[in-house]
Formats: sequence, structure tokens, C-alpha cells
Amino acid sequence: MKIDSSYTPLSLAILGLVSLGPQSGYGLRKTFSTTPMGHFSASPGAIYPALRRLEQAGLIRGAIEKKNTLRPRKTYSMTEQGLKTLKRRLAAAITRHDIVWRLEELILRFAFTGEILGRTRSIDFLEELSSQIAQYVPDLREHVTIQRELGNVNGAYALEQGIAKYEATDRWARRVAKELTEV
Amino acid sequence: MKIDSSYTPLSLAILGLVSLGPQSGYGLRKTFSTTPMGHFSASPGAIYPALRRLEQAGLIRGAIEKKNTLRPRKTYSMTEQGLKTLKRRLAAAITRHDIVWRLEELILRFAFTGEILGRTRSIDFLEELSSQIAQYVPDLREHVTIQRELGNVNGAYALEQGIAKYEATDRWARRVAKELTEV
DNA sequence: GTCCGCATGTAAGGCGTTACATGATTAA
DNA sequence: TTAATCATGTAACGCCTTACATGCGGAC
Repeated sequence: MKIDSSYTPLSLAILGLVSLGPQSGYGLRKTFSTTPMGHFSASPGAIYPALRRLEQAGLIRGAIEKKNTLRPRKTYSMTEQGLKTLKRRLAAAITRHDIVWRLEELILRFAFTGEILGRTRSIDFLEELSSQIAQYVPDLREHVTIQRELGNVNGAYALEQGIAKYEATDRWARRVAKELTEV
Repeated sequence: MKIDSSYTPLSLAILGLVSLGPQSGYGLRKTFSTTPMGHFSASPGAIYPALRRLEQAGLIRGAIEKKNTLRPRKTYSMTEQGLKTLKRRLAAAITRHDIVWRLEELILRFAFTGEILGRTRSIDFLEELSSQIAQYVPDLREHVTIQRELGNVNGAYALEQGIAKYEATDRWARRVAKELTEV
């Protein structure tokens, strides 16, 4: 039972953007190239194939506007299955694997969770994130100790940058959760 | 004049590790899989091809230990050209592109700079990093404002996570630079 | 004498990158 | 009418991922 043929951050970003309203390939490229979301790639060689894959998987549907011209404009919109898939992906539990390897994708998930799943779910997401980070940081500290004992000064410092990053993300998550709760 | 055939973070990590002393492919895999450096991949399907590329580029040299067995052990060590290339890569100026797209590689560069280029250069590196981050953060704040005005609440918050990450890295860089200076 | 860890790889396949190709539209 | 911008793609290539294959060496 294979559901998601392509499960990359880029495909998540595209699904999220299309879910906010119909988008053309060029429109998506513009969004990616003019906002920090371009972090998940802005090149046509990535976006157009991704659109085709998502369409073949039945998650989005492309409608051709001007049939008579040689270069027809294509506008993609969400299918029911696509919305279901997006919701499932946004609501998935946060694993340690996500924390270690896919932090930026988690932030991307949060960015779309507000519109798609609502404020309450956004708050839950942030609390789960904070909790998972709290469980991971001690392990990083372990590695700092190990590297310091090995005399790897810069290596230990480099690991501390990672810790600083996670702690900052933790503080951010708590603050935002609080703000979203109070509003 | 093509010098670096492969310029990936993984190849930098391998060059750095080999520069600290001869390494076997398996030894590298162990290092990658047991330390957070594994962030730059720990799979054999990435490491062995990378070793072959680095050897073909003349940056490392593999010496076979036991010729008589069918599975000979191979130990890689640095060539002069490899050390030169590594030094050049570590000493390269930090660009905005690096800050935006390759922050983790910058941290990796710092981790090896201590052993390869020394403490003074490590401090310079951190100050350059701090300065470049300071120049980038205001641009991110711009995007936060834009997204907030568009009513994209979670999107604006998500961007703030990025800001928090960079600011934490900036504080880390200043602190470490200070500590390295005082010692 | 069998199982597990050491040790070195290969194969198939996927996604992304850079560079290139093509046509329509608008402003000077 | 020419240049820039809108708009949609393709081609070649490279690196990484997952899964698989193979053999040695010591412990039980």
C-alpha cells in the first residue's frame, strides 16, 4: 500500500502552497525564488518534475487554460486525495529522526499547519516539537563531552552550535505556543 | 582549470577526517555513524564513491594493506595536493550564499579549521561568520513583516525560527571567538 | 561450527542542479 | 522592433539512498 510516491520537502512545500489556492508552475517558482521558502529549491528542473509526480499520484490536478496556443498555461489545484495526504503529513507525529535530520521540514510543516489544521493543532505541534528537542539535546551534550575529552576543541565547539540552534528553536516554540494560546 | 571535481559537504568531511590521520573506508563510516558528523551522510553508497572521486582527483591516496586476501584493507591518507585543497576550502571567504544555503557546512569548516589552520584563523572565521549573519538577519526580518501583512501568521512565525537560529549562531560565534582569544 | 561484528564494496533508482530551449506579451 | 519579462518546460549529469552481496575473524 504505497500512498506517497514522492515525499520530499519540496513536494510538501508545493502541496502546501497549492492548498492555499490554485497555482501555476511559474507562480510557484516566483514564490520560491522571492521568499525564504526557496530554501526547498527554486529551480525549474526540480519544480516541474515534482508537479508532474504529484499530479500522477493524484494529489493535484492541472487545468490547461489556453488550449489554442503552443504554450498553454497550466494551473494546478488540490484534489481531495491531495488535501487528505497533506493533512496526514502535517499531522504526523514528530520523531527523533525528524528532529535530527529534518528540522527545516518540521518548520515548513508548522508554516502550513495554521491554515490547514488550525490554531489548536499548531499549538500542539509546537509543544510536541519542544518536548522532542528537550529529549535530544542531552545526547548532543554527551558528544560535546566526548569530543572535548578527545582534545577536539573546535569539534566540541561546533557541536555546541548545534545545541544552541536547538535551544533557540525550543525557546521559539514555547514563545509562539504561548502567543497562539493567549490570542 | 577545474580543480575540485567534487565539492560536496561529504567530501569536505572526508578530507578533514583523513587530514587528521589515515583512515579506512570502514573507519570513516564508523565515525559518521557514531558522531553527529553523520549528518553529512553515513551510507556506504555515498562514502565509497566519494573516496574514489577524491582519489581520482589526487586529493587522497589509498594504500592496500593485505594484498593476498580477496578483501584487502585499504587505508587512505592525504596527498600534498589534498592538503592544499582542504586549506583553500577552509580559508575561503564566507559568502551570503554560504550563510543562506550552507550554514552547516560552515560549521563543519570551523570544526576542522582548528587543527588545519590554527586558532588565530579560527577566531577570524568566527568573526567573519558573525559579521555575515548580522548582514543577513535584517533581510529575514523584512520577510517576516511581509508575511505578517499578508496575514500569514504561521508563516511569519516560521521565519522567526530562522532568525532565532541565526541569532543563536551569532551569539555562539562571538562567545567562542572570545574564549579562543582569552586562552 | 555457527553466529555476530569487522570490513569493503555494488546496483538500482530517485531527486535536484545547472544549463539550455522555446514561445508569448508588454513596454520603450 | 527590439528587449525584457512572463511562462513552460527538457537534457545531461551528479550525488545520495536503500538494499543487497561478499569475505574474514574471533567468541561461544
